[in-house]
Amino acid sequence: MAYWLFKSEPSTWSWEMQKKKGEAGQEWDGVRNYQARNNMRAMKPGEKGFFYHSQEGLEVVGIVEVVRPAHPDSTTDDARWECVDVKAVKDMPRPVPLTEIKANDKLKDMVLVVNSRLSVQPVTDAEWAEVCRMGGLSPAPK
DNA sequence: GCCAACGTTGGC
DNA sequence: GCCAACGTTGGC
Repeated sequence: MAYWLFKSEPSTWSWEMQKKKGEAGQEWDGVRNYQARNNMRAMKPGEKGFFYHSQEGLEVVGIVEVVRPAHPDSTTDDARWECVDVKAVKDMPRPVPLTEIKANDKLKDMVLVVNSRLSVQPVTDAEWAEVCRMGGLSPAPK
């Protein structure tokens, strides 16, 4: 099972909004970047990811699960763009701020640190465990 | 609000 | 196929 990180500006799509969708989940639409799209194509239902607030907050606020594999993005007719659906699983007991991620040597190679502009990112098993630990979630959810 | 970093576009 | 110009993202 692979792990991921989804980035969203709370003014556009916040963790609160995601949680209101409940079990049904929500299409992660609007991605217009090939790398991010390719990451979504690689996702399988059941895989988990962090939900990160960019622009405001700048912290990992919760955990989501992929509930539907990649399919055409309903917000465009352009067949190049696909997305998955995700549902909220749980809050981080303690949100993990970017400043702490950057300060943690174990996380120095995280895509969030190395390529902050990529909106859908892979997360390694070790990074997943460490960020969960920092957020008060241990053992890390599988 | 600024600006660096990055991705995309389009002329050649 | 290269690369300059441009637009967008996101941390500060």
